[in-house]
Amino acid sequence: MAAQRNTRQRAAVGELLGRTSEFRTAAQIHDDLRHAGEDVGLTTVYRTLQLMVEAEQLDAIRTDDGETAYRRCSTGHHHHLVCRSCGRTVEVEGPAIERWTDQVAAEHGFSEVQHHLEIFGRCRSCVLDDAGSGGSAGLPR
Amino acid sequence: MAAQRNTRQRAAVGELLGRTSEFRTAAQIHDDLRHAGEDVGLTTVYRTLQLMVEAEQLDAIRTDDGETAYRRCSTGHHHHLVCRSCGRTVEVEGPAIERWTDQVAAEHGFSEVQHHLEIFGRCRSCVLDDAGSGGSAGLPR
DNA sequence: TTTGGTGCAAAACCTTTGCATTAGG
DNA sequence: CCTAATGCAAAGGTTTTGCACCAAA
Repeated sequence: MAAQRNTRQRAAVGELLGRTSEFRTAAQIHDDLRHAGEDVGLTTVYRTLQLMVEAEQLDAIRTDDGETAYRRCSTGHHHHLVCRSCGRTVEVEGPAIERWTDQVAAEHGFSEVQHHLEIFGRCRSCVLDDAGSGGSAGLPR
Repeated sequence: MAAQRNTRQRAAVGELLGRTSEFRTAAQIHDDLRHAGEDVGLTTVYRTLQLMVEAEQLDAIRTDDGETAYRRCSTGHHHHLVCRSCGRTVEVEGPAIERWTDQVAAEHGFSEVQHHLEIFGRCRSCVLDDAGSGGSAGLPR
């Protein structure tokens, strides 16, 4: 079976994402690496991110402006509560949800059940900030 | 101030989305209209959808494969239970989930809450069919 | 008549793919 | 060596934009 190789590029991407728990887009990661003196092709960034998502080392979400953002995923199953203004993310757990989805699926004869839940809203500070402007921070762009 | 005009195209898009509570992509809407004998340019579909989102008549979400899906603002919110083998979809409602997400969000100071939940599994018939093969129908692409 | 709306074609975007080249093991 | 991994350039898919024409009011 095919062995996976340790390359400078993969190490760089992995290390960068290991250092933060923020969502970053492929383009941002590519820039960050360049600024850090690590030259990694954008294509390689994309391919590395894909592998890491498949290996369940990263979570991926779609931002409102159509980019995919990646973040290292913390251990244990959880869901994301995301501020649609500033992108701030809170991880929430929901045993109730796990039970409910499994039960509903079983009722309909489904097995090998997985689910995906994201909650969007506006966090308190963004609501306050907007008291005097049509603010527009947005997820990482 | 600029007045807005009533056009055949906008009426068609509005009526189509008024009739269903499903999420539809711009391309799907464009197709639906064409099949219904209404000829509306894809560009116009996009522009109309944008206007309706701004007017808060539609909700927009990003699907995992990068398309934007639109749905008339939530009456009768429900979720999807999708078979990952054959793509069969069952709509399920979950007042419990609605309450839970709102509550969790509120606990963290989030408001204007929306959520997106999908449940994946394998339906009974696919499990049975696979008794003798490594089947692989895949989700509808 | 006035000017918002439409539709085509082209551009802009992000992401993926083909292929020759590099480099890890 | 062998072949996975890289990086460029080109292709892919969705959404947006420029512009001439059309039609609602």
